[in-house]
Amino acid sequence: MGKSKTLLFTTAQNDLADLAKALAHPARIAIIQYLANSQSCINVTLVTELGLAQATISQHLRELKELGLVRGSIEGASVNYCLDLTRWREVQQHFQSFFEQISESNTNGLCCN
Amino acid sequence: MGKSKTLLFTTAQNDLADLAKALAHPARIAIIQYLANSQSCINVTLVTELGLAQATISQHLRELKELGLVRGSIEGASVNYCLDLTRWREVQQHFQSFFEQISESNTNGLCCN
DNA sequence: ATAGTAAATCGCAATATCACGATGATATGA
DNA sequence: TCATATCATCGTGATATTGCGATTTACTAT
Repeated sequence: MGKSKTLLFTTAQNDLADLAKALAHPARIAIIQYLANSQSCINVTLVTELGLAQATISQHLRELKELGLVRGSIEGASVNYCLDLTRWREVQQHFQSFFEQISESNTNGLCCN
Repeated sequence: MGKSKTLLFTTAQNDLADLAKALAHPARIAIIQYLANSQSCINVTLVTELGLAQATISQHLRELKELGLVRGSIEGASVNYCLDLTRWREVQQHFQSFFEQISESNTNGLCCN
């Protein structure tokens, strides 16, 4: 990407951007939704569910794990993945305060009609 | 990227991913916040505010405009940008229902301890 | 007209992302 | 032990993103 100039921005801005990046791919959205809906924490049934290669799913899971959104625990030969709900509440909070900042915007139709 | 396989996913999943992508860069977060906080709709004062080149800002603004998050109206030689608050309420709704889906998750600590 | 300012666009270089086959590590069951 | 199954990681090709200088377009003021 030609080096995103993270130094120009605040930590909060970079953090939110990183979280958004994690959600910036339909496969990751789908993985998260699948984990949210499945009773048991699911491993790579995701491969057959989503129609992507095992290596690809694994890579997406790693990104989600790196941000703490998903955890995995070894269960014999396989790995059980699940959402870290505590972390997700945090994340939701981040987004929420961002959105609030916008809705409290004083751009009251004063411009751009 | 090697062609993201959008066809495998639902429209809702792709849409949310696209919105997230728009927020997946600190410069765009900063632009949005600046627009939210400024009284008048601001043009590329953003260049001096953010410390990025004019071409770069213009490109980020275009991405935001393409998703309808930001509008610009020509004002003589310059352009006034502002947030489309109606659109933003929509966007917030998208994210909110995604987060609700997660918090209603039945992953009640049954796994991954 | 001419010069100056504001912004969009083009084209490039650097880097990041996505998808996947292949390989390797580990664990299970015969 | 040996075959099989589940994952993670590496390496690679294809594509996308960032950032910017240079150019172009449009308007303003002199």
